Amino acid sequence: MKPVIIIQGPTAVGKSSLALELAQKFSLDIISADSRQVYKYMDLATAKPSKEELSLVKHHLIDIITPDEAYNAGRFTRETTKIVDHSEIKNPIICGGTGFYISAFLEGLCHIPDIAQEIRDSLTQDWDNLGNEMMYNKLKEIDPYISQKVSNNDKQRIIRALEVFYGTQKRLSSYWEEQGLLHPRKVLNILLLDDREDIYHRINKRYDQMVLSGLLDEIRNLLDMGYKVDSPGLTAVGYKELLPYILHNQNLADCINLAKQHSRNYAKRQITWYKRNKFNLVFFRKSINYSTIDIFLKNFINNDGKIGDY
RNA sequence: GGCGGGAUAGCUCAGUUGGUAGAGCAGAGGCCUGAAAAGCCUUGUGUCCCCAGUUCAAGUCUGGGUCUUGCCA
Repeated sequence: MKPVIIIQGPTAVGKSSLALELAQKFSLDIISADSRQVYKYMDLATAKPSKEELSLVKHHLIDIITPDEAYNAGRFTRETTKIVDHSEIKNPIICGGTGFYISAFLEGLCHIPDIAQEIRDSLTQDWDNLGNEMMYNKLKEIDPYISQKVSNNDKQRIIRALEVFYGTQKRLSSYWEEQGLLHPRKVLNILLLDDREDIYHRINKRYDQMVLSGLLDEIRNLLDMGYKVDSPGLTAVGYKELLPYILHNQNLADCINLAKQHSRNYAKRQITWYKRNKFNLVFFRKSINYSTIDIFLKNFINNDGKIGDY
């Protein structure tokens, strides 16, 4: 198990540029842990690194699928494991804001076979027709343990538990029980934070900049290429909010404000998520100590992942 | 100028036949085992525009005023 450097943090905190700098200095690859940067043709509002930046350092898991394709934590885990353990370049930097993906990679997911999309589609239909109570009661019968852990209104998790059962004839909870311990991987897990107001401010400013840089044309282009408004890619924050303007001529300023608001909500959820995780280094953006990071990184790389005394 | 809507939580609005108010969104906090930029949970004391009146009791009725908005001139 190869040691791995990880950089996490809420959106617009400056993860990518830190990763780029370190990757260049120590000649490392970067693996993007971002559920939206995987999509081709979606560059601006996913805050994807620029062409120039991408040419400076080898990036993985960016531009790997089209916007009509779904991506998920299982795929990320498989693909990242493959890259990390087979890459010739040692100790890649995993950098991104999708904390669930990184946790899944580090802690492992239970081994559930892929479930046919039709099962989920039909359960989603049932949900819309029968209502949440009926579906929740179904789950209570099938998998009481999961039903206790899930709100009776949590459409996604109820459907997931049901689709696992209908697709594999086995309860989701029994997959959970089977889940073995993963060999712990050595990590240098870095969290980059900032004051809430500063993050919010940067999100707002950055989105205005994205719009000025041609975000509307990027979205129009996606539609011209035939991607539907409900394509997995287009449900991304920053895209879905502008659709009403492009398609139905709704007020642009309102759409922009909503996009900013949703980005702020997202950042808040990320910050909450990080509270559950353990990190080796936590930095505030404004007081980031590059020499400390350098020392940690150098030691981490030279000692094959052992974080000793400094 | 005439006629008619509005005026209630930061914002958009509900408030049944009068019994001192409640949703969504925002904000805040939290959850998260293959949709995670997703999904979900918790959290609402506010001169109910102002003044006077009717009433045991008015956001709710009456009169006057202020502001706002639509239509007609």
